[in-house]
Amino acid sequence: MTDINSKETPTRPGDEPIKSSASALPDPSLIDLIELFFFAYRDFTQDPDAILTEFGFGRAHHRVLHFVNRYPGLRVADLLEILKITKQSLARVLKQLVDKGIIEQRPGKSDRRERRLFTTAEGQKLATRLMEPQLSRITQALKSSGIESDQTSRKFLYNMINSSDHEAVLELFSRSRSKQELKG
Amino acid sequence: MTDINSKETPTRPGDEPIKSSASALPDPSLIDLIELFFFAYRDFTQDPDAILTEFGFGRAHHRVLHFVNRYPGLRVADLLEILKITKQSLARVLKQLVDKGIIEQRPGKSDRRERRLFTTAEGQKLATRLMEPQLSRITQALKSSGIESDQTSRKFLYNMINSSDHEAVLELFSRSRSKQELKG
DNA sequence: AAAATAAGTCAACATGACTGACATAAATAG
DNA sequence: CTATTTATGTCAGTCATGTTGACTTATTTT
Repeated sequence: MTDINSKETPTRPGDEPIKSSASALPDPSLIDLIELFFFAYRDFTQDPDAILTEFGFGRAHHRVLHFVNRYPGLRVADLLEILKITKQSLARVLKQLVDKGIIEQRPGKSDRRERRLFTTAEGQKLATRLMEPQLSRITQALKSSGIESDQTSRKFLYNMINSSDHEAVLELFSRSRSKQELKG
Repeated sequence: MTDINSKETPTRPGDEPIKSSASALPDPSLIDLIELFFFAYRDFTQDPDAILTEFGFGRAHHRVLHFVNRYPGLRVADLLEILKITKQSLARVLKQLVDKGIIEQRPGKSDRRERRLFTTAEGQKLATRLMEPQLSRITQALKSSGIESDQTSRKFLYNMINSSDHEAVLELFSRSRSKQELKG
């Protein structure tokens, strides 16, 4: 790959980087990271967006579908926490997904107020199809970025998340591994 | 930090990971990365969003302001390429930024059709303020993610970008280093 | 002089957020 | 067992930000 890491301003060994004394001027290479993050996310969403258009869905539908497919039995309240949007905002896209037979709702077994969410067979198919280009992109990016990239980039992204949400993220991930699918 | 990299399914040395034969089932830890990327971006944008509200601006204004501030003398066409939005969409937010004295336009010196974009003093102040929380977040994330994180995460993000845009990104970054500010 | 380019503008529309208020059913607490 | 809380749904209105399509103006290039 092309080397974008041209921080090779030659330094004598043991030297601290010379800060322009009065500075507080941000490191340009850190600002690059802001922009890289923007560009990466911009392109990351673009392949699924194209597919969604075929189905008359948008990015909001994708997010709901993805999380419901990955974490079957999710409650509406869980989804609101994950997506950090309002109930009214979620309601619209969720209704459309249910109406088109992508997602189905079942009352909670122990608490019948809850609506546990599940993907239908069709929903699983679509979710998988939407995941494909994103997984390819990630796989390719990890391959091109060196062997340590997986662990390191994973940690980096994790640490970019509000630490107040770290616990919730870990809990969520652990849920994807447990095969008890919290059914009904 | 909490270890989210629990890929320690013990393997005998030299072993390939055992794929469930018929599979093509995606690696769960790769799917985690999809979600980490979503969560990270969700939180990454949240601090500036709060500040922008004070000014009656939105995320779209932020993007324009950021790039104009970082790359003074940018043309409208450049901005359209960077943001990948339509001219009409840009026009609205750009007009508001100009009206509020955040950005100013000067006709190009050699081509007077062009409108070169620059931040005003006030614009620079706001751009800096919006950058601050994002830089803190990135700095903290890099620190928490190990010494190799900077180079590696930078490469990872770069490789998440469409390769067709790699050249443009590199060119852009080189522009931020050249002190000839392409004035008017 | 004609064509291409950079930018701006008008109009209509879609998506996905938001706030605020209120409704229903079911679970839990006093 | 009644009262309250909780989980969810819904109506109504608004805003921000994106889209398409058509057209104008100024300027440069051919």
